[in-house]
Amino acid sequence: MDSSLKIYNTLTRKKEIFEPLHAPHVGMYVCGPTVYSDVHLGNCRTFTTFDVVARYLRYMGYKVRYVRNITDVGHLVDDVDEGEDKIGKRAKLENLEPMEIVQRYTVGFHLVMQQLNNIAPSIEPTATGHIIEQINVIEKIIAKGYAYEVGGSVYFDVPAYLKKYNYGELSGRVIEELLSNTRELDGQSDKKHPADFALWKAAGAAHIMRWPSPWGEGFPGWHIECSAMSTKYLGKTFDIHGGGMDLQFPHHECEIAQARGAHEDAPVRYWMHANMLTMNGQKMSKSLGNSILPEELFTGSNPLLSQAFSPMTLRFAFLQTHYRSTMDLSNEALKAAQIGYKKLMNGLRNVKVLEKPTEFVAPDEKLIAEIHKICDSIVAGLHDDFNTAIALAGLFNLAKKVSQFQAGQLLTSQLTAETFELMQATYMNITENVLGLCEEKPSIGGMVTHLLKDYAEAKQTKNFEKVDALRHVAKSFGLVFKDMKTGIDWAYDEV
RNA sequence: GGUUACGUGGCCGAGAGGCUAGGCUCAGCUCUGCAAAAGCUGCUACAGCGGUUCGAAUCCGCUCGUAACCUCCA
Repeated sequence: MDSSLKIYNTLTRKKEIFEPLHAPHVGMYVCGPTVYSDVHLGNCRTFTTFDVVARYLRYMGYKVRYVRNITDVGHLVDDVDEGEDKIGKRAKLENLEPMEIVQRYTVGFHLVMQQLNNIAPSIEPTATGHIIEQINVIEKIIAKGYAYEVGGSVYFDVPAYLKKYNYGELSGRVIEELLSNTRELDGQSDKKHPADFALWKAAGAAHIMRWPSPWGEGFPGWHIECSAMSTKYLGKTFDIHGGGMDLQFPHHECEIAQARGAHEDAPVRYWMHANMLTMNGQKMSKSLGNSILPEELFTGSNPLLSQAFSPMTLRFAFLQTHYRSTMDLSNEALKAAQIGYKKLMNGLRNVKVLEKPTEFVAPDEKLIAEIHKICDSIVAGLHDDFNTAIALAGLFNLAKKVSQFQAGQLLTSQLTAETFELMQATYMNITENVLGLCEEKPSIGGMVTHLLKDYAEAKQTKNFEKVDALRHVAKSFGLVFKDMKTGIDWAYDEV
């Protein structure tokens, strides 16, 4: 197993060589969505990022347990003290049972993940399914003296924690600075200290989602579910924890505090944060109301878009930007991505049908070296903190070679068997298995062969009227014909 | 206000002290019944101003601009 994979660790602000705690096993936890409304594209970007991380680790030979939670309770709506959670609020608005909301948006979320070709996590635990585990963690934290109960709510005691640990180690915040900037909450809070955060909240009379606990009826705080579930499925310390950049503080900082408060050990070895997706230069988020839903993008039913863009086009667009950079979404960028994606798929089709020569008669050292260099650059890119942009650049370079082979501008017999296989395997494996980019097949399916045959015949007999008609038909299915010296084939229309 | 990032060619977007990223667009060429596809060629940049260095887009400082976090968010 190649151990030179480097991961940028938010904790140390450096790229570090990845060494799993219990190789060949890797434990990875990613903060999943809150299912009180549709996933938006920003969520999709983050989950796609970690999908590629999981895929690449598996490609490297690791056995990955990928845990991504579903938050179906607990995120407070406005002020901490309003004591109402998001799921509950939305339920009342729509006159639905909370779990009905949860169900609807969970199903919707899964559909989008499938459309984007994200592999389902190994375990997808829900917060409501782990109330007991959460209560257990809270009890441990109280027993260690890092939490206190007030009127049926339990708060994490940040000042007590600070005596032994560094609250702020992940986000780089210092507590003094935090305090001077914490907004006053109208003195309504039960908290002893403004930086303290809720582990358990007492439920008011009107609160729908509620569970019995040692402190009375209530519901878990925002951060505790991830601590409880990651510990349960991955252990007290595990390898990778991922999430959006916006979760770094306070969510992930709190997770560290909760874990250390409960069992002292640092919970995570490598913290990874995916950067934000912006729309018109602004973060796309539910609360700002400037988010485009995946479905709107796939159907083109959003005023900010001139047309529909397929799930794979979106995935390609995501991967063209490194995950730690912000990405500004625009109609133009998507259009460019669509063409690029189809070009990559045409290359994929070409490389799959490329026949391995029976003899390699005229090895061209320069060409062979070039192909090896490209393949190396792809792996090097992915090894360098999952740089999918570099990997894609390499794949395009490879695609160029492949079309030259296909069009007879270069001959595969100029290679060696090893190079030929490397080229083919690299293109296919990286594109499909690691980057998760697959063909979006045309709706005519098996008819393509017939169409192609007719076209070839018409060309042969110089029946140009028929040729043009067939071209027209193909175009209507998003395909074009290619006339090469070596033969006739079809390709995805890159429009 | 505090903190942290970022500012790359017509557009998107990698890289990060010397070595062509890549995609899209545009112009031209080869090929072609015409096209398309493919290939080739051209346009070739690092916000501004200083500094460090033999050498800076890359390091340092300042200025301007943008964003994120500090409050629910992926």
